[in-house]
Amino acid sequence: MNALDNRTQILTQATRLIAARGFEGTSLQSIADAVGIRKPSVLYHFPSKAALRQAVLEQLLSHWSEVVPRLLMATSAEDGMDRFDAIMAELIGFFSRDPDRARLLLREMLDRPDDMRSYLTKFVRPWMDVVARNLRAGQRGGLVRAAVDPEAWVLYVVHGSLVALAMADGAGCVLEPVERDEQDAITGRDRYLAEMVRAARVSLFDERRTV
Amino acid sequence: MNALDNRTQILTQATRLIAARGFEGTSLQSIADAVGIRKPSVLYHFPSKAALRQAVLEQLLSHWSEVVPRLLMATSAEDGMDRFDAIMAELIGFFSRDPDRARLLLREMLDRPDDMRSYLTKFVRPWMDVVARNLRAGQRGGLVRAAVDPEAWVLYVVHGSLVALAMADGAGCVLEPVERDEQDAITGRDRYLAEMVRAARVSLFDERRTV
DNA sequence: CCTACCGATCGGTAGG
DNA sequence: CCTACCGATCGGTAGG
Repeated sequence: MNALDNRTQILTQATRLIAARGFEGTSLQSIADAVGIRKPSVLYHFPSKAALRQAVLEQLLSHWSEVVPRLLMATSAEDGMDRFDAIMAELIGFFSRDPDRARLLLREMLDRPDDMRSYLTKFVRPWMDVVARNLRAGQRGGLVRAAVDPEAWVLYVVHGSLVALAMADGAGCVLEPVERDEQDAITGRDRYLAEMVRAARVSLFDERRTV
Repeated sequence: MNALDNRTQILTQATRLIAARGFEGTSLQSIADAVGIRKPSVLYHFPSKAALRQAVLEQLLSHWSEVVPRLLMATSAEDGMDRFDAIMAELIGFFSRDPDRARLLLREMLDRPDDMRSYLTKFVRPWMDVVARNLRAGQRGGLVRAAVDPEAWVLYVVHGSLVALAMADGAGCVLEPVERDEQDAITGRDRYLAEMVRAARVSLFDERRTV
C-alpha cells in the first residue's frame, strides 16, 4: 500500500520534473529527493531510468485514452458548430488540467521523434481519423470549407493547443501583455487560446455565425 | 584563422547537437568529437558550457535580426494580401532554411521560459508590434476581420510555423501520410504548412479571395 | 526499501 | 590547442 503509494509518487514527481527540466536534465537523485526516498528505491519500482520515462509517457497517453471517448461522444452529438465547441473544449481542457502534459509531449516529440511517431499513431491517429471523417462529411454538406485539409487541420489545432498550454503558465510564452476591461484583466494565455479557437473556427466553417 | 574556423565549427556542431538532443543531453565531449578537437579546447573558445549555450542562442537570434528588415519591407509594400504572402514566406523560410532553429527555440522556451521571455521581448516583440499595427489598420479598412486579436494572431502563426518545422523532417511530427496526385507525392510537412497558411489567411481576412 | 558501492562520464582547471 | 587531472555526479548493482 505504501509501496504503491510511493510508486505513484515517483511517477508524479518524475512527470513534473521531466516536464520542467527535460529527461536528461532530471536525475534519479532529484526524483528520489522529491519523493523523500533514496535513489536505489526509485530503481526498485522501475528497472531503469528509461523504464521510468516510458511509464511516465504511458500514463500520459492512458489519460488521453480516457478523454477520447468523451471526445468521440461530442463528435457524434448535435450538428457541426456544437461538435466543434465540444471537441475544442475537451482538447484544451486535457492540457489545461495539467500543463505538464503539453510540455512533456513536446519534449518527447523533440527528443525521440521516431519512437513518438508510433505512439501517436496508436493513440492520436484513430481519434484524428474520426474527426477528419466528420469534417469531410461537413464538406459534402457545405458547412465545412472545401479547401480544408481535414487531417492537417486537426494536427494544426492540436499543435496550437499544445504550444499554447506548454509555455510558461503566466504568459502565452513569447509575450502577451494583459488587456483590461474595466477591472477585469485577461491573461496572455487566455488571449492566445481565444484567438486560436476563433481562428480554428473561422478557418473551418464556410458560414460565419462566429462573433 | 584556424582558431576562428574552429570556433565557428563548435557553434555549428553545438547548435546541431543541442537542437537534436537538448542542452542537458549534449556533452562538451560530444561537441569536441563532432568538431574533431579535444574537450578542453571547446572551453578555450567558450568559458563554460552555459556560455556556449548563450552564444548558440545569440547566433540564432542574430540571424533572426537579419531577416526582420526584409520582413518589415514586405510589411510596408503592396496591399494586405501581398503583405501576408511575403511575411508568411519569410517566416516559414527562416525556419525551413535550418530546421534546427525551430527545435532550438522550442527547447529553450521549455528549458528557460523566464530567460527566453526577455530575449523574445527584445527580438520578436518589435516585429510583432509592426505587424499588429498593420493588422489594426487593416481592420479599420475592413480588409481584416474585426474579431482578430492582432498580437495573439501573430503569435499563433509563429508558433504554428515553429512546431511544423521543428518536428521530424520527414513528417509533420505526429503523423501525416502522403497524398498522391498522379506521380507527385506531397509530404506531410508540406500538407501541414499549406493548411496552416490557408487557415491563417482565412482567419485573417474578411473577404475570401483565397482558394 | 535501505546502505554501500561501482565504473563511467560530467563540466571544468592547471599548466604548458 | 593539447595532456593530465580534479571532484562531483551520473545511472545502476550487490546484498540484505
